[in-house]
Amino acid sequence: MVDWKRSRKQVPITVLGVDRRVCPPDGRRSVLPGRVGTTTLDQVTTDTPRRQPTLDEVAERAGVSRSAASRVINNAPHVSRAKREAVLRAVDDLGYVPNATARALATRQAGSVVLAISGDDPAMFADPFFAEVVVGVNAVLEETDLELMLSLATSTRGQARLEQLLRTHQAGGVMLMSLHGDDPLAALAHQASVPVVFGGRPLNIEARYYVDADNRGGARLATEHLIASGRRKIATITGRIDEGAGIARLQGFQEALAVAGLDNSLVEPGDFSEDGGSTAMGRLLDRAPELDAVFIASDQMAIGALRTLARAGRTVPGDVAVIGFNDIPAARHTTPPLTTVNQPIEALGREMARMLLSLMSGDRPSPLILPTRLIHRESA
Amino acid sequence: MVDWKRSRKQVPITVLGVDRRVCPPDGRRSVLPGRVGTTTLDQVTTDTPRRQPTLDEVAERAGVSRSAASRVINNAPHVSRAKREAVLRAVDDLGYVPNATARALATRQAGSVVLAISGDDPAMFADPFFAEVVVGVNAVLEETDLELMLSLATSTRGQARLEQLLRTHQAGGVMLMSLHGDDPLAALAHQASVPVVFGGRPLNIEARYYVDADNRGGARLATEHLIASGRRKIATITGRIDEGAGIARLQGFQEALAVAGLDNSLVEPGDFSEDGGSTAMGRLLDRAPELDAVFIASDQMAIGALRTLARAGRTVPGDVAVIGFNDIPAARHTTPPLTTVNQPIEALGREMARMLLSLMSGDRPSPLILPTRLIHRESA
DNA sequence: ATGAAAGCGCTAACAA
DNA sequence: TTGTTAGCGCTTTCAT
Repeated sequence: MVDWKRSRKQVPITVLGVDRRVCPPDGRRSVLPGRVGTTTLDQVTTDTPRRQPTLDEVAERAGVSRSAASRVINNAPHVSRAKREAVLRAVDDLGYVPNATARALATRQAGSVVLAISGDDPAMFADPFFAEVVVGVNAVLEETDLELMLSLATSTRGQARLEQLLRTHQAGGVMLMSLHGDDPLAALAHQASVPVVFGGRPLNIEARYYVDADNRGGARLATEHLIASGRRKIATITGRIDEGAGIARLQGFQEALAVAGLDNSLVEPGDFSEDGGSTAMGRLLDRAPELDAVFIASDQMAIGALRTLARAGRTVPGDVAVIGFNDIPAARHTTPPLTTVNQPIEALGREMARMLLSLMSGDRPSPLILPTRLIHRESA
Repeated sequence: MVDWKRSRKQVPITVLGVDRRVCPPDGRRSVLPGRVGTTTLDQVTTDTPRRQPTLDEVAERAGVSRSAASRVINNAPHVSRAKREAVLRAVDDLGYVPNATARALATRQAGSVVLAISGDDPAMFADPFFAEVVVGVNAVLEETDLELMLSLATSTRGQARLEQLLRTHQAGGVMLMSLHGDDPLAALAHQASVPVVFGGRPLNIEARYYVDADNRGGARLATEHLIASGRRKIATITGRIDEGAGIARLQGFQEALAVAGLDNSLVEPGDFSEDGGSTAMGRLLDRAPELDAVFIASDQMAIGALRTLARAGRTVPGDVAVIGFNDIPAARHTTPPLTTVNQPIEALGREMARMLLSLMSGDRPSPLILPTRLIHRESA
C-alpha cells in the first residue's frame, strides 16, 4: 500500500505518460497508454481522432445544398420531406452537432447568460445563499438552450472581466446580485447593451427589472412575533446598511415597533458576520441591560449574538428572545435552535432567470417581490 | 434604441412603485417607498445607441490595415511604434472591445471552461462544498481570459446539455465533479474532445487527470485520534460507497483499526445525509450498545447521529466520542461542537482549474492529492 | 422549394 | 514591417 502523504511533495512529472504521483488504491501501477510528447486526450480516449463534422459535410453527404441542411437543422420551413430526411440521416451518420460559436457569430446572439455576484470579498460566494440561487437559476435555464456563466465580480479584476464579458457580447443577459452602496457594477449595468435583472433591489439606481425578497415584511413579521409574545424592550442588530436588504430589515423592525407604540431606537449596526453580531450584542447589552428580545438581521450574526448572550449569562429565550434572518442550515443546530425568517432563495433564482428570459424575448416584465415567512424554533 | 429589445410592447408598470405581485406573508400589503417611474434602466441605456465598433472601424480610424490593428490588439510584434499608437488611440476613442465570439470562431478556441457537477439531485449543488470549490476555481480563472460556465448535470436534460456544451466546443475544457458509481458522465468525458479534469478520483474509469482530497488519510487520522484517546469499541457510519470519497474514508477507518489490532467490522452504511446518519446511528446502537466512539463520513450524518445519541441518553464525548468529516460551518454549532476532518475545498477548486489550464496549454500535469487535517473540537 | 452568395468580426498565412 | 487574402462554421437574404 502506498503512503499517500509521502507522495504529496512535488515530483518530476510524467515519464512515458505514467505518473509517479498516481497511487491506485490497489497499489499497482496504472497502465495507461503513455507516450512522450503531444498526445491529446482525444487520441488517448478515442480510436477515431475525428474532427467535428461541419454543416457543409452534412449537406454534401445528404446531397443537398448547405442552406437546405441549415433549414433542416433549425427546422425551418421550405424543405421537401425527402431532403429533410436525407439531411437528418446524414446528421445521424456523421454525428453532427452545430458549432455554437459560429452560430452565435452569425446570429449575433450569445448562447449564454451570466449570473454575476458583486461584493468585496471573493469568499462571499461561499455563502450557501448563492448556491441556492444558482440552483434556481439553473432550473429554468435548463429548459432553454442558454448556458450559465458565473462571474464573481469581487475584485477590480473580476469587475473588469464582467464588463468585458458584457461588452464583448459573450453573454446575452445578466443577473446581477448583491450590489451594495456605490457599487461600480450598477453603472456598468447601465452601460451594458444587454438586458439586466437585479437580484435584490439595488440602492442607488432606479432599477426597472429586479426580483427581491420581502425583507421588510419578514422583519416586521419577526418583530411582531416578539411583541406578540410579550416582549417589550426589543432591540435589533442591523445588517450592512449600504445594502438594500440591510435597510429593509431595519425598516420592517422599526415599523412594527412604531405601530405597536414601542420604542424602536435600540438599534446596533452589524455587518452580517458572526463576529459582527457577537460584538454588536455586547454593545447592546451595555446600552440596555434590561432588553428582553432582539431581532437580528442575519443568522450568522445571530449565532454570534447567541454566544455573547451565553457568556453574559442570559438564557435564551428565557431572559431574551432572539430571531435571526435567512434560515441558514446552521440555524437548526444552534442552542437553542434559532427562530428565523426564511426567504425563498431558490425561487429568487428561478424568478430572476425567468425575468431575464422574458426580457430577452422582448417583453418588459414587472419587478417581483417574493414572500418571506417566519420559522418558529426555540429561540423566540 | 437598444439593440436587444425587439417588441417594445408597453406594459403598465408599478404604480407608485408598489407592485401588484407583492405578497407579504401576513397577507397585508407591504408599503414600499414608492414613486412614479422616472428614470429607467432602459432609458438610460437608450441614450447610447452605439453599436460596438468593429476592428475594421478601428483600423480605418487609425489609418492602418485591419491586420495591423489586429496585431496591436493582440500585442503581436511587427508593428511600428507610430501605427501602434494610432491604433491604440483609435481603440480608445471608439471604445473598441474585440468580439469574443468572432475571435473564438477564428482561433477555434473557446473562451471558456466549464465546471460540471454531476449528481442525481439538482439541489445537491446547494451543498456549500461546491460554492467553495467555485471560489477556488474562480480565483485562478480570474487571472486568465477564460470565463467560467456552470453546468449542473443533475438531470437527464442537464447531462444532455453538458454533452452538447462539450461537443459544440463552446467550452475549451471541463472540470467534472462528484461522479459516482456508473455515472454516464464518465463516458461522456471520454468522448469529449476537450481536456477533462476530475474533482475527486472517479471510480469506474481510469482517470488521468484529477485532483482529490486525501480522504483516506483524513479518515485514518480521525480514527487514530479516537484510538489514541483510549477508545476501543469504535464504529463508523460510511458515506455512499458508490463514491470515491465514501470508499476512501471507509478504507482509512479500517486501516487505522487494523494497524492498532482492533476490530474494524463495526460498519454501518450511510448516505451522507442527516437523516441517514440518524438512523444509521440507531442501528449501530442496536448492534453494539457498548460502542464508545464513532467515525462518521460526513458532518451532516454526524449531526443526525448526535441527535440519535442524545435521544438514547448517551453523552458526547463522555459515553461516545464522535468525529465527522468535511468541517461544514454547522459543525461549529452542534452540541457539543463537532470534531471533524477538514479538507481544503477552495484549494481543490484552485488546483482543478490550474490543472485544466495546464492541460489546455498542452502539458500533462500529474494528479494531485490534497492534504486533510483533523479539527479538534469537543465531540472527541 | 431550393441554392448561390454575402456576410457575422476576427485571425492567420502569405506576399510584398 | 506591412497589407492582401482566405478562411473559421453558420445564417440569411435574394433570386430562381
